[in-house]
Amino acid sequence: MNSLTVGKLAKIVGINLETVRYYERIGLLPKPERTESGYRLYGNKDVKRLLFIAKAKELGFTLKEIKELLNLKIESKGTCGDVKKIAMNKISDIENKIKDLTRIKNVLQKLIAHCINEEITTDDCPILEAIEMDFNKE
Amino acid sequence: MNSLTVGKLAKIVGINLETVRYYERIGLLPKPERTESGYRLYGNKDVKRLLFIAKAKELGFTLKEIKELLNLKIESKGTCGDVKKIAMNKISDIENKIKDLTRIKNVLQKLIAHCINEEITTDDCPILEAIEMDFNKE
DNA sequence: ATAAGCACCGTAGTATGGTACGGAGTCAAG
DNA sequence: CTTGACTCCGTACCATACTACGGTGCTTAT
Repeated sequence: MNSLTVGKLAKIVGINLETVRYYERIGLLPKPERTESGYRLYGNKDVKRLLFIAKAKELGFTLKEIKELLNLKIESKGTCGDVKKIAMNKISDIENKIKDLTRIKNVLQKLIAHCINEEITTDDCPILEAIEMDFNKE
Repeated sequence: MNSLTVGKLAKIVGINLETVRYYERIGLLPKPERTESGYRLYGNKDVKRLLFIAKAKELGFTLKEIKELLNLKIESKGTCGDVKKIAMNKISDIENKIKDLTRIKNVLQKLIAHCINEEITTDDCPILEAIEMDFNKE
């Protein structure tokens, strides 16, 4: 089950081997089993965890925030009530992100929609002001 | 109209004054007007631009990517067709981000939903495995 | 008219998130 | 039984995105 060396794990997930060690150092990855000779041994759980980390990073979460997200399921002291509170905060953060992304997306779509004549230079593309016009309405 | 000094601009937007200068250096903010004595003068457009930058950063865009987004409306060579292509790519990036965020949100909501007994310690909270279970489907 | 409070500039330092290096030990194939 | 690929570890270096510093000049309120 836990049969992946650090190099293989890194390759599967598509990250640098040194990054895996780095994540371990900062406590983002749990300390893995070791072989007799001291080699790290990883399993499926680690693959999933690293994939989660990669996604969450792309979404603008810092490693610290990702740690918090992951600790929501690992944290062993405190009650479900605590987890609930933290999770609810995370959810509202996420909802705000989705709202902002949607807004940017809408502006880009409007921009495309108005670029009907493909040969007009962008200088004359009237929608290029859309970002400013739209972005700050709630 | 353009009546803000760099310090006032920074205060309005809620960022460090040095950051404004930094953004100018890397070309993320246009070079502003100057007073006779060389003081920078900013206007409303700059406020909006900085607010956009701040949002986009939170959403996981790098400064380089933000520059690209902003250049979609500033770029003066190339056709609307080019803008369209770039914008469409950005839209699909954004859609992916929204998908991933939604997935994480769903997991968190499930986690909350199953935390009915507020006094059970998190060790026993059965949903704490949800992140792993859910995250990698589609 | 003078001192407090900004702004100017270049340069240096910091935090985060990696990435590389190098000398030594381990493993697996020929 | 050795050679090549992989691992170990600590440390050093890197890019990105700021943030601070410090000497000097401007501006404004008393």
